[in-house]
Amino acid sequence: MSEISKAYEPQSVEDKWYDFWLKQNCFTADPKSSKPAYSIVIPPPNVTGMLHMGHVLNNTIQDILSRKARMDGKEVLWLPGTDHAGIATQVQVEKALKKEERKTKYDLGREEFLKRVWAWKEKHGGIIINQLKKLGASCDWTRERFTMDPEYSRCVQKVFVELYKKGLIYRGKRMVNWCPVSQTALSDEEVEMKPQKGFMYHFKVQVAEIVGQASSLSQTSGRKDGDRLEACPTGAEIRLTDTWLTIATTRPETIPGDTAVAVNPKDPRYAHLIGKHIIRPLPIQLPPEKKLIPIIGDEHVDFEFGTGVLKVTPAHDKADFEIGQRHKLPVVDIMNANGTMNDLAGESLAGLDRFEARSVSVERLQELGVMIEEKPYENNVGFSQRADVPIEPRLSEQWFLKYPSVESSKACVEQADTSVGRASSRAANDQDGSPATSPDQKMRFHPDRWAKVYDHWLTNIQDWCISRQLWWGHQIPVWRRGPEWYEKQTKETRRASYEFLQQVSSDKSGDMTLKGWAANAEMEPDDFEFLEFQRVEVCLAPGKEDVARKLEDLGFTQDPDVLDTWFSSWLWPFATMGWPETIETLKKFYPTTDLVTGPDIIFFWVARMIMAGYEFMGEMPFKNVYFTGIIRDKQGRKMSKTLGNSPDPLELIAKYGADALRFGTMRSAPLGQDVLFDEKDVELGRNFCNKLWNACRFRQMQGGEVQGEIDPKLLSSDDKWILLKLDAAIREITEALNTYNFSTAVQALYRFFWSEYCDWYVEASKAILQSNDSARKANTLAVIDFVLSHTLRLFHPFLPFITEELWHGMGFSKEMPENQGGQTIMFAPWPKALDEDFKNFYGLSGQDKKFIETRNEFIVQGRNLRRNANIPANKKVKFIFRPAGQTSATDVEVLKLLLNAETVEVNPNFQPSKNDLAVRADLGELFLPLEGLIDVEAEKARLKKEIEKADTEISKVEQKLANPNFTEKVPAKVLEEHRQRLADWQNKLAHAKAALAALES
RNA sequence: GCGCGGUUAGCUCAGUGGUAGAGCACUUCAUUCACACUGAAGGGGUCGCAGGUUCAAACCCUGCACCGCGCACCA
Repeated sequence: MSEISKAYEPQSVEDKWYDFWLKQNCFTADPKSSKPAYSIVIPPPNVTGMLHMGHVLNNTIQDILSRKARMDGKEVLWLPGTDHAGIATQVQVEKALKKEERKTKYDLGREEFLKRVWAWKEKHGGIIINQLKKLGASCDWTRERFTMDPEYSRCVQKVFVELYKKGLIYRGKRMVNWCPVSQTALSDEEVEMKPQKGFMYHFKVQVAEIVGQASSLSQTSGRKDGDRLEACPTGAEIRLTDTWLTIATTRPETIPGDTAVAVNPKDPRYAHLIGKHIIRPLPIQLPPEKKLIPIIGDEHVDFEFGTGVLKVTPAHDKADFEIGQRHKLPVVDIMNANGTMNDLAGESLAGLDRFEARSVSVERLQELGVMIEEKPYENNVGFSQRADVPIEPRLSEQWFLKYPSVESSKACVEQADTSVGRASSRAANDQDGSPATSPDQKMRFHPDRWAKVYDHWLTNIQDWCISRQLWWGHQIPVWRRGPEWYEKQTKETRRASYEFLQQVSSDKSGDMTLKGWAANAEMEPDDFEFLEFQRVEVCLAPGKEDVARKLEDLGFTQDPDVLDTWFSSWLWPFATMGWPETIETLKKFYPTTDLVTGPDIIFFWVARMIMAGYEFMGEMPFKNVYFTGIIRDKQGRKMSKTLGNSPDPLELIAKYGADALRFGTMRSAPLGQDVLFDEKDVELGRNFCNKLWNACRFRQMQGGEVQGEIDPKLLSSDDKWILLKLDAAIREITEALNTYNFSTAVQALYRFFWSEYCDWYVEASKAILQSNDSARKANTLAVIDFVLSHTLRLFHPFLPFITEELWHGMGFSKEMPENQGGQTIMFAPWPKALDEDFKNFYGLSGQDKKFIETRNEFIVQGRNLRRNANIPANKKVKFIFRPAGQTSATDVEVLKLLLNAETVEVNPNFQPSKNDLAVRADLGELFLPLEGLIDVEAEKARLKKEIEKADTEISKVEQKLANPNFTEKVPAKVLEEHRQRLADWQNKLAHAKAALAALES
């Protein structure tokens, strides 16, 4: 660092060191290492995503943890990678395709479209990885994984096969959350409830009776979905009554799909109508006998709500579907997959979007004269999280997973109310701050309140809809054949098919699982020969491509659906480590130590990973989960593209440097709270780096090599004070990191370095550095070197680039063994707090601390004198010091420097004249002779204020001490503190009064 | 409806029973001094409200208000 620039220029430093670290393989984890393991798996960003502030927060924390662990002597694996992000990526490519070629995915076909997605991934997939590198992320890039890597895909498939075999994965016709824009089913977690303003429509329907063969009406269960509803059997007659029912609904467009009207059987108003019918008003064109639907009784109906009469639309409402199941109602689906109405909705609605259909339905009801009122109404509607449109409950065939290992997953997380309190940290039973591990150790969430949220979710989970009607993703490894196949076969081909399937079913490896159904009943494999199945499916493990081909020859086709992206992400902690094919990495690094993620994916990802961990590894996937806050703008709004309030981290890095961005982000990210991001914080980070830079530059300008030995005999009080402050800072920062209190750690660093070291210590040390005493000078430099070399290490996890640059530039690297800081600060040992031996050897005691604190207070008062006398900061003045006791020449020199005095004359017998300003403290008295040009009134005012303050404090303390209840009950220590405080204030009062009297005399 | 979090200086937040704090912002002063990406000094708060426990409450308890979030949800 011979020619060190005046200001720190991160741009010239960051890439250099990142390349250096990569070339030296500093980030590469060695599973054969004898060091204790520390591991984190990255929450994989979307492969084609761009770095945003959430990533910055999240990955900075992981980098801090990783770098700290390396300095603690751990073998660190921070495993990076990306997620294929099914819907998001597919939508991106579809959009580009439309824009550039005006084509849809159907124009290309599945195979060609997937080629395009892969090409897109190749082109954009590296972007976010490079952005993470810019940030300084010390990931082991040799192990970068992607959720659609061949090995990873095999892992997903293997897991599917296992769960299928156990019967936990099954296909079923269910009501699912359908996104009409993405045209796929979604899991419950992907649905977001939003309040929506709309109307509650009240319309009336006429009750009808059937004369004749009414009993045959209940035989509707045999209908197939979509059959035209014909409630009135031929030959029977409909007789309209005088009774009308009023129905309340928010979705009149679904009337054509209504197959019953339900009332509560206990509702005295309507119970007697159960069994009668009504005539559905829509579709208008249909004759009344085709719109006759029954009035049923169901406990689900709340008679307080609406009119107490519920229209039942089994095809378009989850609750209605269940009612339909109970009463064997037909299910009439009146919509297409894209959310438009189909022919069953009637001529006037068919082809319309569901929301257009709503207003048209309202018009029709008005025309019919049955609309009674339209009340503005707000209700919660489920929205597709991705497409931001209301989801449509839809009956469809999907794959579901019954969650495995739920009980162990519930039991393994330390619950908030049973933990020992906030101090319980990973350091609780481990002195050096490493995570405690024992077989029965529980997983901890930080902050622990998330454990309750997790537990609640796990208690109420429903089966997970894992199939998606997309192309980009892991295709479901099941080959299926329907009953239609048989009709076209000869006896011989059936025989061949049977024989092959028998081979498959007798497979003992578990790689092939066969299931067959006939007449809607699952069959035992032995029965296959005798029955014609309606459906057969075969689930295949990886490596069975030959079987798949053969099955395809036999009329089977692979299920076209792909798996929910989270069905691959939930395996991330072990699939990335090579499971099940290689175990070396797993053995060393699984379970991982920490997981750092946002609470918004606690259900999507964290909970599911825990279940997968237990199910497939028999063990928790991580020991600690740190939940970051959500990054918001400074007004507290979520960051979003549309608001334009989401800064580009890369721009911030270019402007301020990566260290500055990291520092600023961490400083404002308290444990478990949302982070209000303000560019000012990054600016502060930049300023801080510059301060650090210049503090080192100052040391360099003093010349000389790194000073190793500190001579205890030559230490000044300031030296001892800063060593004690360093000790406190090491303790505070280490503890803060052990408890994941990153912002506390950053603030402690800031305070220690800027206020304590730069503002006080360096300024005071100039008294010696500017003297001619070369021995003491060298000793001071030794203290500075000691403090700086510790400081750089304390800073390294937060500010990796500048600390590396300075570590080498200052020559500290030369003082360390090659693999412990010699090569890079990354592996320099984390500073240890000063122990008793050290403190005894160097004579560090509380007395030194107290002395400097008092001295500094004295200096502040002295500066205050100048200020009150309106003496400009650049004007040097004479002070006279009347010491209360012994004083050294150095102390006086420091006073002179810090007061910016021309001289400080030491005169034990000084007699002030009446206009001299003075401050008095334990150290002695300081006089500022004024020689006329002063603002006596300002000083008087200040003293009066001080007297007032002292009086208030004194009376407060006196009052307490006068209370026998207080003096008798309070601990001795507190009592002593109060007495001391009283004495201090009385002392101050006396000083101030004397000064005032002097001015007034 | 149930649950969680929050309410402290103009702003953002620390502060788990014993003297109310930090950073930013603000006011004033200082540029050949390692650093103006700087230094020095200063002003600014009945700790959301009401009760209770205690010698002592920002802190513990109860209730309330407001803000935010999650879960559930009736058409």
